[in-house]
Amino acid sequence: MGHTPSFHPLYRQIKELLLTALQRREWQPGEAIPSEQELAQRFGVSQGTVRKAIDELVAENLLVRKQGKGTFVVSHNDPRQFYRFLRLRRDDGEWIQATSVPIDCWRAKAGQEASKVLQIPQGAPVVILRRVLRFSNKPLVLDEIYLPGDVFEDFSLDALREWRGSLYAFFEQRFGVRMVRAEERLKAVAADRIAAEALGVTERTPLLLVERLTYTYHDRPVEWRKGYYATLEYHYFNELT
Amino acid sequence: MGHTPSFHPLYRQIKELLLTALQRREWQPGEAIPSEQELAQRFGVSQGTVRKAIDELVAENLLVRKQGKGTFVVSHNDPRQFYRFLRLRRDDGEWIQATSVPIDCWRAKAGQEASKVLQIPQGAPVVILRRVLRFSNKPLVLDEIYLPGDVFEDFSLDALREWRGSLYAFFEQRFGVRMVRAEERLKAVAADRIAAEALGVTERTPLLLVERLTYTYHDRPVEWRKGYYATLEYHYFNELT
DNA sequence: CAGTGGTCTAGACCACCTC
DNA sequence: AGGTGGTCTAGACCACTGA
Repeated sequence: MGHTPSFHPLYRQIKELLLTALQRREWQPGEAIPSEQELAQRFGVSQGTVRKAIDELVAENLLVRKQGKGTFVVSHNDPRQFYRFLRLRRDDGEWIQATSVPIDCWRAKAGQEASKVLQIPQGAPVVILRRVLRFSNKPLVLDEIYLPGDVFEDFSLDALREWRGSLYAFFEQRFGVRMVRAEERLKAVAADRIAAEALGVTERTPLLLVERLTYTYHDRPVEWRKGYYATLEYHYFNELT
Repeated sequence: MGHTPSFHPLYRQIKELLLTALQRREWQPGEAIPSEQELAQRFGVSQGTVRKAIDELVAENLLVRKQGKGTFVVSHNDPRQFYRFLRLRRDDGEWIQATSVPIDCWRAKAGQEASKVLQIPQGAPVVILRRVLRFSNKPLVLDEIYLPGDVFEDFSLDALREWRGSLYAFFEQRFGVRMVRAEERLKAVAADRIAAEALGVTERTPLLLVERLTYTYHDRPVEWRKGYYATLEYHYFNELT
């Protein structure tokens, strides 16, 4: 009868152990985790099995291997990871450093849509943050960001203004929340007055609307944002496999 | 001294052998390749080494494993692969089958841009194809597709009109060209008269412009297309990892 | 049942980094 | 020199498929 075989290979159980250890921050972002040999001993399995578990975590961008040095917890504070999820590129392919400029921030209660996507009760506290991303000093992205209030308690615009680096690096450092993966939904829309002003374009200019839902460990959604991208000399880059 | 160590592990050499075998169509799309044991014997390596080579080809979507049955060459003619590279989804998440409707097709000489992206000489023959994608009978995507003329010789609109299935399935079946990966560049633009008419929207409606460069084996570009997507009730879906 | 991919082990050795 | 990840092997056994 249609029962689920529920066969769980050993390396997946090891992976789950590593995942929960990461989740409770047994090793800090940027730090090395124990060596494969050491983990194999700790869990009572062979090194090859630990290796296969780590393989999957590396494929999911939670860990990075460095030959001869060790395996490290990925951190958004690593300069190479600063804008890891930002797919905006110049049309000529040149790389431009982005700068985040906070605009305003307030607290509110979750409406129907926010409560649904963030999987929190309606009326639960949310933090709403608006900011602009500048590329070579041109404002190109206007973001409106919704955060669950209980995870981001006493979020302060002042602390953010002093921050050098990406927003996710800030979240990781200050709130211990590591963004692990995200889903984006893109549409073309006409700029309203607010977006037009923030981005220095005329009203009704076509903008790329990028709706992003970001997850931390174990598929828990912890950020929802709407981004309005001005794509005159820039584009959103994507690879399909 | 900055010399390249150029250490090539055995399994990568095996992978390369498999790749060239795939490229010269030693095994047809949809067919099984020899078993891991058999390949190990043929190449004189252990099964684990063959396995690791296949692992990478599976990760690149060139092969699929089916436990107990074998390892198969991925085919765009597999119904589950029909619109593998199409990221358009309904806003409510429901799955809608797309239908391709060819409009017109003509031959031309490669201009500066086409020659650059397709890596062919300027003036080399290209086939230009325009078609519309319909979702539940609504035209939602207008595609203008550039193909290198030497690869797609005697491309005929008549044969395409009779075809049931995706364009890439057609290319694979008729021309032996398998699309392996693609890069997309997205912008928001205003609909011109032609796009507006084809998609049944008013002129200057914001559209998603999706420029796609598609590659076959060994990173050889074989298709360039510009797609205009009407994203009123639909969106382009993307996962970031 | 035989044949396939999938897992797990133990051990040897290689490439790379740091001291 | 010693530690780390990376490769390769050989063999045993498990899970799944289809005749």
